[in-house]
Amino acid sequence: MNDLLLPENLTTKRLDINEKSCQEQNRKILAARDVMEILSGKWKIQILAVLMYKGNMRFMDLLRNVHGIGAKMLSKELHDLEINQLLTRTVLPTKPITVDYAITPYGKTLRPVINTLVSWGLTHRKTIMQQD
Amino acid sequence: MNDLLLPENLTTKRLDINEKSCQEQNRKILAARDVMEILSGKWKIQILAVLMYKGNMRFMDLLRNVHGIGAKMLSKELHDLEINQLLTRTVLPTKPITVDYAITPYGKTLRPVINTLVSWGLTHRKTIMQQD
DNA sequence: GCTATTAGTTTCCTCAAGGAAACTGGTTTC
DNA sequence: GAAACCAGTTTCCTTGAGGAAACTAATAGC
Repeated sequence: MNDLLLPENLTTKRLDINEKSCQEQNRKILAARDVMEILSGKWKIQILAVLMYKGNMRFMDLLRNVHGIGAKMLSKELHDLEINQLLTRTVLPTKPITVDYAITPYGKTLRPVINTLVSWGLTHRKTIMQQD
Repeated sequence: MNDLLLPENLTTKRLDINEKSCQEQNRKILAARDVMEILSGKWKIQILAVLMYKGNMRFMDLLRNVHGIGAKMLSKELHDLEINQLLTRTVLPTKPITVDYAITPYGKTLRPVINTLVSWGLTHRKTIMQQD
């Protein structure tokens, strides 16, 4: 019938020789996007780092320890992190009510991530300082 | 003269017993902030991951490989990354001009950071999928 | 001369991030 | 009953992140 069909189909597109490894790369790139969706922004990593390095804290403690953050932002970010099951919010029956924020076991799996981030950051500071 | 001055000064503030470790914690928290300033946002990590996992690329290649990004954003993000010395921009004297983007040796020190991020992201996907 | 490709830039737009300050509501202390 | 502390919420505002589409400029092939 139509013998022109075949050659044209074969020449238009170059086949991906290494499709399997390409899929794996794409999965990694997607994973990178996922993490940044959860951790991106000015405050989340800082809040996690404070809780991770200084231990559980109440709302007012966090407000004082996460330098520069305001009550509204803190409230919102804590909520986000709670939804992503990275920390828990526990209301304590104290005289003036207090709320304890703590990193969950799942949140603690972020420790290596934060640590790698932090150690790169510490080196980066030095690198930049030396140049200027 | 005024013997009321001393007692009041001594009782107002509690001293920080462990000031040295506290300073170190604060340095870490600052470092975390630094890194996020450089890598935060929707695209930077994705661009770095693409270049890291797929190798050098030209502008148009990146436009096709970083899914969803537009020319303006790509241009701006590449510029930012170049300023932070994480990648280089090389104009090649080809017929229609091409520009090669490559991760610098310094940018390559981000590899462990990206890898940790990615491996947490991959696990996170599984964790979330299982629940819903 | 028309179209295509590369590497952007420019313009105009929207929506979300983030911030300051005032306010709520309950409790304790003086 | 006034002041203070905790844990927020609400309101109003500004800035910046990000996006779509059109445009520039150079070159090559048809």
